[in-house]
Amino acid sequence: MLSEGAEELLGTEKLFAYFREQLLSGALNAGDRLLGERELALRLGVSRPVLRETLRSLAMLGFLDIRHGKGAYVRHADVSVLTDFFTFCLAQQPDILDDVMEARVAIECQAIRLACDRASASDIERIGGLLQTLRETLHDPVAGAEADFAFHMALVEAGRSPALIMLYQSISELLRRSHVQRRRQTTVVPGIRDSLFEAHREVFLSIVERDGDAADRRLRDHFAIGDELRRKSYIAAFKEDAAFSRDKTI
Amino acid sequence: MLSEGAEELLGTEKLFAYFREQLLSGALNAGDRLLGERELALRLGVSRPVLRETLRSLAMLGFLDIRHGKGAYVRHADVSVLTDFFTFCLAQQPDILDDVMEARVAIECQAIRLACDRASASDIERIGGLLQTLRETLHDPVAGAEADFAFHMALVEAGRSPALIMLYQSISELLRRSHVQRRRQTTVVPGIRDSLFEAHREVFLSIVERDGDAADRRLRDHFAIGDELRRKSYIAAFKEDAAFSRDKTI
DNA sequence: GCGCGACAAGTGGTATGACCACTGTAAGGC
DNA sequence: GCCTTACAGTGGTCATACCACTTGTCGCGC
Repeated sequence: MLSEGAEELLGTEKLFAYFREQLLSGALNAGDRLLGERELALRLGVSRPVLRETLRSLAMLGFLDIRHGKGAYVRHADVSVLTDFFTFCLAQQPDILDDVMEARVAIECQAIRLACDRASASDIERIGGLLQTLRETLHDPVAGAEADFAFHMALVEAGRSPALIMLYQSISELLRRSHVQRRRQTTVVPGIRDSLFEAHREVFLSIVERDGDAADRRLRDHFAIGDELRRKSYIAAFKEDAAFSRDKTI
Repeated sequence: MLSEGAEELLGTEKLFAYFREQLLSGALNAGDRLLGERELALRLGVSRPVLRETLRSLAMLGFLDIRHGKGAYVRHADVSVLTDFFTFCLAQQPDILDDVMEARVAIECQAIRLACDRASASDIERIGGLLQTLRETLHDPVAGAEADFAFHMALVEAGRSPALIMLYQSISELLRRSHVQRRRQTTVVPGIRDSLFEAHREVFLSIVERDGDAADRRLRDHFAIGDELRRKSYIAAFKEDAAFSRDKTI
């Protein structure tokens, strides 16, 4: 039940700045319930529509949870809005995917270094289990991609850096998609499956040995090989498409 | 002059989903001008306040540029909203700064590897110039911190990865603050200044030699030393505070 | 007395119409 | 011909009324 004082405010911009200040200063904390829209608008000296525009915007950014019939509650912003944001950005700039991959390498290689210092026994056990799952699903594009993704996610989480985890999650949707897509292309190539598992296994062993430099290097090599494969797949796909696309314009 | 069809829509949620779809599908492109609020509300079958709530939210996310008296224009979302977002997140979780530092290491080390491949002659020249500036401002906490920040920013930009640049910018505000704060503590320590410059110089040389591994290693060492100094500064600051804080409770 | 259902109060959600403020342009006066 | 002014279009704000959902309570029936 908060938000009062600070009269003499006009306009949605200033209203937004007001809430920004309230949040930054700690006057509003997660879990607090705001006054009703009518009374809040009255106290802040604005009309209800203007207040609502601000509240909706804050809700869209994830800082408010507005529930019909109950009220508006302050909450910690989670990463989902970042996921949405990146999805939008991707749509506006489709060639961003290679870039995101580079960011992914950055995050994961740093996280794995941290993981070599910080990973608990249960972290390592968990990663080992996911490695096993990965081995068992090598034949299945969808399940294999999921296992691959889960393995790498577990690596990052073992680094125990909330910031890195947050960044990784924010691009996770894009990664997930590309994982599936990539796996569809690579599973058919003979010999790839074994080397793919072997690469993950080596990365895992580096963590077990708590050798950050080696883990970084092996992970980086793994990605480099993946990029190379992907590049070849693109070329192959393009050659196939060239034959197919004679009748259907794209 | 876009946005028509798609009748039978109700509610701000669906309205938002509608615009989301329009943006993702490419029906709305950067630079397009939306219809007036009145007509647009009419065509979409919603009231003007509801439409406005959605438009304001989109504007807050950076996907619309609404100008009084002119209209609403679609635009590419830039990174500024991410900066704001992280600022809010930081306020809700103040102890995140060390984490952000770890993310910073991740981004920069990856970027410098890319920079060793991709940096143009002018990139290197620019970084060299900033290195010179850094040398000349070692004595000044504020200008020195600015130069330090500019140097590292230039490194990341030389990597020519939009995604990494974006992530780096999104945490740049936090970095900038901590740069100033850190420099205030380290400039007074004798001997630090020379080694600080020397570390930056070595990193720069690695780029000139286009040796990604070396650049990564040296940059990582630089950060590790910085962390160590920061840690010592904390301890020293804490000891001072202990004397001060006898009368004022914190 | 206990339980279930209907009503009522409070809340967010939506709609309407009006008016204000800003912008660009076209018509009018000099 | 140029400057000034008026107007039309646009976003910005406001007040009011009503709808929909949630919750708690009161009262009826068992």
